[in-house]
Amino acid sequence: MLQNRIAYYEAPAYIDSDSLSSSSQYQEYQDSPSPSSDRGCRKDRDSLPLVPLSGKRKERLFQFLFEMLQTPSMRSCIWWVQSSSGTFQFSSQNKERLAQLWGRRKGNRKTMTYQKMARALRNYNRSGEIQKVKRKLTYRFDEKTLRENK
DNA sequence: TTCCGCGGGAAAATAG
DNA sequence: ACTATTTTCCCGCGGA
Repeated sequence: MLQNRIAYYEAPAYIDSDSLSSSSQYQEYQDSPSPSSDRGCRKDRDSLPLVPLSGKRKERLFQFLFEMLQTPSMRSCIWWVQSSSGTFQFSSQNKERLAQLWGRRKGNRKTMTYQKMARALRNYNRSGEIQKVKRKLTYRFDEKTLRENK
């Protein structure tokens, strides 16, 4: 069994849209944009009660990542490799910045690091929201998760 | 050999 | 009190 283990990053990149993050001036992120009302983007997902969830939970990691992927100023940290398939990648250089942002959003006691965030990402292997793909720092949203959030 | 990204067990922390 | 979801810590593996 387990023969279809993910082959490690070796295959050539097939960067779909962006990957050309030349030395563009990258903003340092400006705290929470708009608390209420608008989120900056109008990609609000319709809340469908697919699961018996009473009330609203706190934002989940995969949702935060999805949001960051829609944020232009975050392009130096995370970007779509192939948005149509939900494949995205973290910047080796700025992944810690993104992680710290996540940590602050959650209000964690300690600083979030990529290593810890990646551990949480690995937990998604079990629940299925996000899967790891063979490429370095690259993951992919489950199609279901992708549809429900875009 | 070191560095980096990765996998996952285990237990603590939190929100609801 | 209980569950879901991380968060934190730690150790090992393997490729460049």
